[in-house]
Amino acid sequence: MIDIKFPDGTVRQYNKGINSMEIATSISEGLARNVLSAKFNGKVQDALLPINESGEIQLLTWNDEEGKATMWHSSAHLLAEAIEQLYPGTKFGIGPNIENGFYYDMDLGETVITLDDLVIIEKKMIELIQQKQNFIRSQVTKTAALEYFTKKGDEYKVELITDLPDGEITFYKCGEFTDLCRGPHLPNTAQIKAIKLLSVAGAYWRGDEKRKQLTRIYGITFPKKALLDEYLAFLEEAKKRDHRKLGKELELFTFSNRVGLGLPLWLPKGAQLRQRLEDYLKKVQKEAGYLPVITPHIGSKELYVTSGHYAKYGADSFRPITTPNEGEVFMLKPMNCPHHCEIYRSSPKSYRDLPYRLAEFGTVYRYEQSGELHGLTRVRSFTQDDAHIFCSAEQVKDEFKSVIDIVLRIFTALDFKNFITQISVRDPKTPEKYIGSDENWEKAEREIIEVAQEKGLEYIVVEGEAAFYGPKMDFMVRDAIGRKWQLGTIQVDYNLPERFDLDYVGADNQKHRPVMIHRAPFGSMERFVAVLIEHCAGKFPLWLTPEQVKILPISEKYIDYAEKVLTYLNKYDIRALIDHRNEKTGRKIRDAELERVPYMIIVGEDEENNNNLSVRQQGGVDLGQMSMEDFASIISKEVEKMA
RNA sequence: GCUAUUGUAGCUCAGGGGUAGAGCACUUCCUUGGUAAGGAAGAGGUCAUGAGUUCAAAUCUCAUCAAUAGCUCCA
Repeated sequence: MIDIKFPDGTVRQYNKGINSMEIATSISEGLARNVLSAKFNGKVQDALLPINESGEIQLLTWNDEEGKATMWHSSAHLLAEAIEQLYPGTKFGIGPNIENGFYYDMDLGETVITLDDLVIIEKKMIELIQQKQNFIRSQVTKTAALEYFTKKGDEYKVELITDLPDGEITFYKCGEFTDLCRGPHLPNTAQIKAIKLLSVAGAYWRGDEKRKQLTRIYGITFPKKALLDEYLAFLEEAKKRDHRKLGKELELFTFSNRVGLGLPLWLPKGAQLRQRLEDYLKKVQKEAGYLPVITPHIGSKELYVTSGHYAKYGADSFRPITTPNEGEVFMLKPMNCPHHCEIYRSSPKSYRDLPYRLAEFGTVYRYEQSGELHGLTRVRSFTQDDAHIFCSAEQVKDEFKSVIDIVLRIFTALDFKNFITQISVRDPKTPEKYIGSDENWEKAEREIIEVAQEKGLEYIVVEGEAAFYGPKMDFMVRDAIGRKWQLGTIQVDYNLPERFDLDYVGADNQKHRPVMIHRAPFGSMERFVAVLIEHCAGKFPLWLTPEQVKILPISEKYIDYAEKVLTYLNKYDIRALIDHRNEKTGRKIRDAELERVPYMIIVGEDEENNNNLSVRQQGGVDLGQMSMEDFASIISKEVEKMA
């Protein structure tokens, strides 16, 4: 007998060799139906794997992330099985579960899969589900595994196996399809009740753009049909929040091919919104001791050779600009830091001048690959809310912390709750990608991690994501569809001060090298606004929204009174407009709702006689009649609240 | 940049080898209204661009450009 301990602390005895599914059955049939896999002594495994020793068990269902992962991983196998039947001879790459579903990469030769084909593949998968196939686990030697896939002609699997360490290799067989796989898997395909293949795309084998591009099919499955419907409805809702769609509808920004790819044009309403964000940050920065500076949009090529940007990105930049007579070479500014270094150098600095904080809303230009451009989140011309803090080594941590405070203050003000703090460090395997000494890098990486701990931030550390001149702390936020975007960034840099030979005179009357902190709380105004739009679905906070109030006269007879109300509100800096159109009130309300105007004021005979207003809040809340004074004070208070 | 899909009116989309369609938006007129679409009339498009096939191309073919999804990249 073995002792099995459950998460609630109870212990039950079972015969040696029992599996998790049987354990579940011993508790209840209902539980057994829902078990997808199990965690035994901390390791996720098949529900049908025999258990031969005492230990702790957790039965995994759809409500556990690992349970979902098991279903999706098995679904990937099911997809491959369907593909193998429909397209014999297909070679398979990898087919993992992902955050929302799964994909499988495969080489279909000349065959092209279209969206129509996905429906056919789905049908085949449903057919296979109905056959109630078991996932059968087996262990083979590496030699036997290589032999199997060599014979099958699947060079991708052969490559994967070759890279595995010597020893036993696990196979899973589902129907006629056998795959190399660590598992775990579902006991049976019948546990999958709903399937949706979402998209088909190309993906480089092993993520290497020099290697062959395989066909990738994305899909998702559920243990209940209703859950699939729910998910599809969620995707539909997310589409409505897409900043590209809302940006057009709310007239915030546009693009024109006559101007160029990835070069955003801010429309009046979008520009207003952006300027309010900028003004807010300017105020915060003024309080925090930043000094505003302004630098040109181009800079001598030599400047970027000095900074190292030219060696790193020169080939991928917009082509340099050359003056007609002298033949001098300039680059479009891809970064503000070299310019700010030159500002630092413009006069001798003493330790008394530090920290020296230079801030600029600096527009930069980067040649992003055409396939990367995406609305406002990835563009070729964007404005960083950039600043560079030059400080002594002793000041780094305090400065870094106060920058974190600014980032968090902004995120709080805009209600960004679900952000991820990511610390990006070097990839030790590719030292050639970075400039500067190991010693400087280690110091900078250590300091960032210490600061994060001292500030009590929850963070993840990702190797290989550092900038070429230093490690960084990024604040990532998800868009409507769940894609992650980097917004705020803070970077510690010991390298550029050396390259630009920056110094200051210390209290000891000796020259010292300052440390630089690059930071941008919004990151880029373009990307930040994009994510903000998706976060609030176009319903901006009152202090930011371009149009706060729409005045709706019941009929043309009350336009004069509406004008009087407008004049009053303007005195309080309330942004209001009158809907002069010859339309019924219901229509004016509908259009104001679609424009996401936070407050609608309705004025007609009653209001004119009482010298007051009827107020409707966005979304249909009727606040009733009130005086102009009261209304102005409600608005002013709500606006002040955020500061 | 790569793979796939898409490109028809300002917007959302239907159609499809033989005279270009709808709804919304727009203009004018009627209507003067009470919390999410009042009524009528009108105007608006070389069907992304270029070539090819054809008696005839918006429709079929190819190329180019652009958008979308994903991959790769992201100072």
